[in-house]
Amino acid sequence: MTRKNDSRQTIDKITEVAARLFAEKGYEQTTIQDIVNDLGMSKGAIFHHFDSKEEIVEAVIGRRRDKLIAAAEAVAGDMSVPVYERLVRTAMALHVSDDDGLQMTEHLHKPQNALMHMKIERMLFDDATPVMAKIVREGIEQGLFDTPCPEEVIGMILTYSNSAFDAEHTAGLTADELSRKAHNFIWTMERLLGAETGSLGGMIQLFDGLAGAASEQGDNE
Amino acid sequence: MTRKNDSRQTIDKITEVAARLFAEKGYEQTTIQDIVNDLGMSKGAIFHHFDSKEEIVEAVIGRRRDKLIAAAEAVAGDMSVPVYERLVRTAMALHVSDDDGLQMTEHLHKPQNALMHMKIERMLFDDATPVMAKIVREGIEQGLFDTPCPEEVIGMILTYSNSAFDAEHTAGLTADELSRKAHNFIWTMERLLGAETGSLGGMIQLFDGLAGAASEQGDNE
DNA sequence: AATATAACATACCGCCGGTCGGTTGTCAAC
DNA sequence: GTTGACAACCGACCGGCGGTATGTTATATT
Repeated sequence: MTRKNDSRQTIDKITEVAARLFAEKGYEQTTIQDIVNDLGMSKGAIFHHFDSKEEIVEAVIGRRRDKLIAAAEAVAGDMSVPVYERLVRTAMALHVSDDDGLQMTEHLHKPQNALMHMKIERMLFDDATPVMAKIVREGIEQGLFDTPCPEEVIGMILTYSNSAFDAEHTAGLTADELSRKAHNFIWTMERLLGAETGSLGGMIQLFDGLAGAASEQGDNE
Repeated sequence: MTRKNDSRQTIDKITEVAARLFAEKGYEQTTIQDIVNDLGMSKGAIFHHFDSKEEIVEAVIGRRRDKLIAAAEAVAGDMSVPVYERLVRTAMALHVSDDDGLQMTEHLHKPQNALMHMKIERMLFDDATPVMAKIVREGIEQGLFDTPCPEEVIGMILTYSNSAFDAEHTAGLTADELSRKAHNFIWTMERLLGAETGSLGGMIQLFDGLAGAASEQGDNE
């Protein structure tokens, strides 16, 4: 194989541009031609490296998964941080890791991005659950948590937070309602984990960030 | 306006055919031409009654929502049935109500149907939560349940069961693993609701049906 | 220097969602 | 009962999409 490095770099470049455009306009709304224009390359070049448009989005999501999981594992593995805080920080690392990841998260729940949303949700569910379940097991050993099924508990927490706190569901809520919902969610988490009431209070900061991002998004449009 | 009844009937007919085809092949894979062929009508006729393909899927899902919610409300409102069993039956009514609804549910989690999946999930979350939360409130009054936030609890249960027990996640599991997962889920539900351990044991039949449907689906392909 | 082949370019294809002008059938007015 | 208006319906057509076929160019191998 000749010029293997060129191939790698090109694939990376295509993936980067596609990731940005998908994040900006959504998957369906982004055409191959859009990528071509932005890339300064030909359509043939793209389809030389990828067999289909869906394969491109697969690469984009795979790359995002790797980043998110790596960030989450880094946080989750830092044993110097207490379990409570570590769980919160790991969850935060999963939801917003980098700059353009944030933008993608903003647009993710729009109906146009259903496919990306589904793929990322599944990826989070499958890959992030073990990372967080491990922390829960630690918590159980330390007597902080008590549950016979950490995976299911974490799965519930991840899927619910992903559905209930997306842009469309939080849009119509007042700050008070959102805050109440967040507190209820945390209370529910504590019961799920078998933790003491109030022990996960630090998690509220997760939703402060969310509310801030939501209002900023509103300002832009 | 002339022939208003004709319009209604035609719209119904288009919606029915579209629902069947979407269920069989998925939304993206079904072309307007497919609907035309199956319908024995012209493309122009369809776009006379609907402005876009997405408006058709909206009608299909709206109709499905009405059926599901009506069925769920009928079950939920039958006060002669004890709360435990009523909760279980209502949940069942939401997941498989009618014949072609079952087929739709089977294909719903395939990547091609992301949009329909997302719309139905949101519809379930928004419209079914109040129906089930009402039963939970009854249970609280009767001293069977104990939670300060029935909506959040039900929301968690609905979203998790929708994600965790879909075709793709249950496909790779053995019957034992699936059973273990189902029992863990029920245990988790009991804790969420503040119910006694074992009180929701009847819910296990929900997953028997699911496992049966999954294996039947496997036989067909 | 010749060859093979990866990397890229360009013209093109089939098909899709959606449009447009026209025809038909029905109801209301007179 | 003729006429006008308008909803219902038809089917040829369109722009643009994802994807392909057929190159051309550049580089590593021999």
